[in-house]
Amino acid sequence: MVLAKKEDFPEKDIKLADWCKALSHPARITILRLLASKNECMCGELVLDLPLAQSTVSQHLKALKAAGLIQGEIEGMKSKYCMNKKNIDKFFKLINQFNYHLND
Amino acid sequence: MVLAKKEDFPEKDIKLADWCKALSHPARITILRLLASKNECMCGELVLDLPLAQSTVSQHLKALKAAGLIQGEIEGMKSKYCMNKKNIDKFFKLINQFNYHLND
DNA sequence: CTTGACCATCGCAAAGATACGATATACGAT
DNA sequence: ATCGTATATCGTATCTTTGCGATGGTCAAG
Repeated sequence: MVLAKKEDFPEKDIKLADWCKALSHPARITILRLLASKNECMCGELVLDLPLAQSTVSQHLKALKAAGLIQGEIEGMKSKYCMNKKNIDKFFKLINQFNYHLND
Repeated sequence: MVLAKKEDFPEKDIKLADWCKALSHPARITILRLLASKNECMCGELVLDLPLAQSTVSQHLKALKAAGLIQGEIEGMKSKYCMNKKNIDKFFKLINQFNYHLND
């Protein structure tokens, strides 16, 4: 079976790779920046600040949410998104631990 | 033109996204760990330590090299790979700067 | 109850990533 | 010169990502 190989690696490395993948597109990095600067944000605002169609932005939001880096709640007609600080912290902790490993 | 959209983002975010993409597969994370632990390493050793075919490992090495995270030199019949510490440092500096941004 | 605004999801197309075996290259040893 | 070892690259199959427009659902306002 092709592509089952990722699972043959340590859990921790898979998790780190997953988070890195979530950040592997400039749109998603920009989205995180925007969410940070506005604290929380509706999808429509993000669309205005990105050179992408609404459906595409929605997809990127879904990816970030699946990775656990952001949270979204539907509030009335609008959807509010915000950072998932707990997981973002975990990510940076993990990546700095990785850095430490590389230099030891 | 589909997929020209990445270029519509700030240079710095594109660079960060590229480096994250280089780390978005557990095999490549493992390769960096191995290179760090052995300081420098021939391709064959890496193949022994990874659950992947030789050609696949070679491809992952190529990706890491293209991203500038490792260096490789052909020494006689063998290829020696090592970390590109300068760029790895740049990466961690950039990502921690990003973290700082998110929390400010 | 219709309309408009907002958003997620579907369906599609193009491109990229991942994996492997087979092949080509380069060199040391015989 | 031939052989064996070490690697890179090619060709190919499959899966994933990225992007868009179109569609559908949900609520507020009229």
